Amino acid sequence: MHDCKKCPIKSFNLLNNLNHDELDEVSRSKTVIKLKKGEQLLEEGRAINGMFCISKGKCKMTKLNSNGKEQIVKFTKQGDVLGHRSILSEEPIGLSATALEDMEVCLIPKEQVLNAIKNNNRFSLQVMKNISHQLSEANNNLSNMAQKSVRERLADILLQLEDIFGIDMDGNIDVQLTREEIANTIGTATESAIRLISSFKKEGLIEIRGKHIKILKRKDLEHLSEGY
Amino acid sequence: MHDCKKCPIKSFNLLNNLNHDELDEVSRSKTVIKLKKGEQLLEEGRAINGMFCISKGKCKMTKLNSNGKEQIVKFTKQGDVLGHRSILSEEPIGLSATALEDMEVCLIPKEQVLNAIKNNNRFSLQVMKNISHQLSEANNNLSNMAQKSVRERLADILLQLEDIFGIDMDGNIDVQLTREEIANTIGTATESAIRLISSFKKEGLIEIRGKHIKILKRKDLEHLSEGY
DNA sequence: CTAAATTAATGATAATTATCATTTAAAATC
DNA sequence: GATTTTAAATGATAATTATCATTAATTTAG
Repeated sequence: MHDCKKCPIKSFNLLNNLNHDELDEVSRSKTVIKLKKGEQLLEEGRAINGMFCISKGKCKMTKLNSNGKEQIVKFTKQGDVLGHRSILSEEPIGLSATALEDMEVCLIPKEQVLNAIKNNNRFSLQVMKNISHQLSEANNNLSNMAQKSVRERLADILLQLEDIFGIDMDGNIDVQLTREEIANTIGTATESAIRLISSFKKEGLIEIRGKHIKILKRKDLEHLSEGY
Repeated sequence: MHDCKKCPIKSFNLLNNLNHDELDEVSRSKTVIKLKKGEQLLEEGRAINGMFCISKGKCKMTKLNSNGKEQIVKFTKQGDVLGHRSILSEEPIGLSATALEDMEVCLIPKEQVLNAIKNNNRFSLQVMKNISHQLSEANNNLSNMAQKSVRERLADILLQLEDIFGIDMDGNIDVQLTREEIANTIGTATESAIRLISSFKKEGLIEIRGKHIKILKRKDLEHLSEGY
């Protein structure tokens, strides 16, 4: 069993605000879960018995629409926590979570989290801050989705993906998505996404090798995403 | 100066969880603000020095897009609180708030709110619940915006508006929006919104008298909003 | 009450995006 | 390494949505 006090991940997130004893408690009670690429960690609508902390890997958070299409609402990665919203609002989880690559995740039991929220003010404030920030991001995304064209949204999501996942040694955005997943993020048909990606490539904005995408002209993409 | 302990509004919201002394404190420190229809209560990007509690009136929460268009992100009304998210995340407010009719709003100073969060566990949990719920709603809206056609989104928003504001004596949705505001909610051009509203009317789904809209066939609208 | 201003409605047309069919390429499986 | 499966690309076409211009109706202000 890993000792949470020594976990390098915690310094990046919420759990950083737990004290020595609380971390010990979490260490004792947590479960480590391993997932292979494509496996599902959470399923929309299910109840949840704890908070998840991603120690390794990347993840897409999705929602199934009434027409059966998958909408990617958010991407998460190492250091992010999942499920605290649901614990707090006592609602079932709103989003499914599927591994985009092999993952390692710690499950911290609900009681532990709620205790910490009750007893540790700093932690509790940090949780609020976290959710508040997510809310503000969600509103931004909503507005972009509503007002921008598909082309603008594609430019926007490529920039966002680079911001979230960074770049690998070759300068590519450090996450590999299918064209369908990109389409499901910006809310368009797969074919439309493919055509637009090709057109970005022709215009020299990006470089493509299979699923590897490299942003060449960031400024231009930024302008494009704002409708210039 | 009104006594918050006697305010009928508080029973509907967060403030219900404050105790006697805390409410006294809030009563003493709060400011009452009156707004005429069309006046702005909050402006996106500004810092904020308190939490607002709506005691009367309706409000649209908007975001200015990079192309200068207004996106309506949310509607609020009597009993809703605004600005707590911003206080918590220590970010400027993300949305502007504009009165849709004459309003009365109480401003509770930031320190009061933060104190209550620190000292009153029930209140603090309720705040988290509230924001969590808003986050889950925002994700739903994002998904709808991304995946639904404009026609489906119009059906959806009419249903939502009835849910939020209820109906008046004549059975009309109890809020009056311009066609432009409806368009700015579903993310489409004003002309498109007008055409679709007319077409809903022709199909007998709704009844229209100026800005008064009455839902005639709720079930049909529900199906429509889900793409049938 | 009337003039001015704003909002709503409608037509014509262009642009964007979706859908269906087919081909090509890449990845996974045996 | 060949075969099957899945993903990507492309063409043709239809459907949806936006834009621009104009007129009608409603609201606001004097």
